Amino acid sequence: MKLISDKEAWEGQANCISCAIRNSVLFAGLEENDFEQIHQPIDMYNLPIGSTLYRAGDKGDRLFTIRSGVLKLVQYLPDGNQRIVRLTRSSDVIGLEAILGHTYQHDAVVLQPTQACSLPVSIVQALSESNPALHKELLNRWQHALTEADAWLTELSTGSAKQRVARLLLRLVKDEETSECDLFSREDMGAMLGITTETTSRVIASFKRESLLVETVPNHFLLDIRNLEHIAED
Amino acid sequence: MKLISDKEAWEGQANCISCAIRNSVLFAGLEENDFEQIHQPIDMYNLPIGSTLYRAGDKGDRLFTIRSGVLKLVQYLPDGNQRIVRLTRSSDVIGLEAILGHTYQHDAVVLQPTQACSLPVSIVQALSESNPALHKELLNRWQHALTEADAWLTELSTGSAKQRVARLLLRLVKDEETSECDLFSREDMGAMLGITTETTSRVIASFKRESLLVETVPNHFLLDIRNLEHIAED
DNA sequence: TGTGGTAATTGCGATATTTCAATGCGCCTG
DNA sequence: CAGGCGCATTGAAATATCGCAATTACCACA
Repeated sequence: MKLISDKEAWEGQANCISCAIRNSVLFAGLEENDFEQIHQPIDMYNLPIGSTLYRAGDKGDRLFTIRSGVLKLVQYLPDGNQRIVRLTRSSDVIGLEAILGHTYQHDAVVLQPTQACSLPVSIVQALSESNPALHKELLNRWQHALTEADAWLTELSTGSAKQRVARLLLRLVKDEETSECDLFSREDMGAMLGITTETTSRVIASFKRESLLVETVPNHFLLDIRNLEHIAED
Repeated sequence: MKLISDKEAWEGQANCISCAIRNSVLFAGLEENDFEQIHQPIDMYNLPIGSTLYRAGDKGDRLFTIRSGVLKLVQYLPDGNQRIVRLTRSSDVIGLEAILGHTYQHDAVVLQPTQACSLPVSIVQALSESNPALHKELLNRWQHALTEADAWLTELSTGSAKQRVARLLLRLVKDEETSECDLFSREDMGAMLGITTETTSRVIASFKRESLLVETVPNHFLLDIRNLEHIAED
């Protein structure tokens, strides 16, 4: 388990103005002169699989924009059981609670190699007061997280194991055209769905046998979207 | 099923400045002169049990501050199954998505007699741009909803039926001292926990037999908090 | 005081899921 | 190339939950 304090993770300082994904990012609405207000550096990190970006309870002093890769946000039950409550996608912002002075609410753990920018809270706070576009963008991010959380409750925590797995698979499809899809470990998928590792494995194995799921490259699948939707909705 | 367009629900126009719960409410940070900017009326409603404040998909033109009472926020699955994703408490704000121009994401249905104020989106938008305190309060409300959603995922959608019911009961305790608690219908509780009505009923009946739950007045209970916590965490 | 309606409870067989253990598979390392 | 490690898969028995039907409790109202 590596933390981002590892020097090797540090990639350099970001140049937001020339950022390749600038127009889909939190700072999309900023003007050139807004960036002049940023006196603290915005660091960029390359995070390997298994590393932890932050932990629940840590003092939240930074937000993170995810440029690429995937992280899981994890909460723990008193009995040690874990539940994954969200996945991030490219251009998501995580650690929003830091803006309000709260500690982080989850562990943020890397599932696929991730590139992230670290935004000091003070910068975001200052800019959001002077810049209505950023302010609105923040609200959008919050609402997006909330919509995701609600969807996980209704889609991924309701119904039979088969239904839940099917719904998760459909959510993981990258490209509707080709219906390609990368999966996570059975343990992680189980923690997203509130079912055990073994049940997850059995369901996926049975999907494979029924050709609802075809493994092309190791851990890379093609989905039978039509029929999975049928299972998901039944 | 009554909608709030029913005339009988309308209670009059609110006077925010003299509002009894003003300092716990969304407008807590506003000054006297801020209120002078409010030209549209803020209506107050008394909502009977079973009435619907808004429906998923409706055009969101108002937020609502809940002064007292309880509502459930409900989402539906394609198969018609319903899932309750949140409960409101006094001083909660619901319909926040309206600020962003979205339609409402849930059905909001009254479970206990409710008094609510209706805030036109345009007012909140205007004030939040000129008033940083309100702006921050909005963020707080959003974060609160998100924290709740995450807690429902980890606490109420994970573990055995007994654990879930126990955790729900502990959440419903009003007063830690007296451990008093009002319950909802078994059907609603099941929809909060992702289990069936019958299973919910069986678990509660068994809790009653074990005196973890004592019914004083009809539908009013005293909880054995210590032992319920034991069940919840085991 | 009966009567209808709604919600809660209970019984029971059918299913689904968990649990624990064993096995298999791919990959890395010495 | 053997051995070991981590993860996925599978088997089999134990449990938990569901689904449906029957029964009971409670309340409003005639």
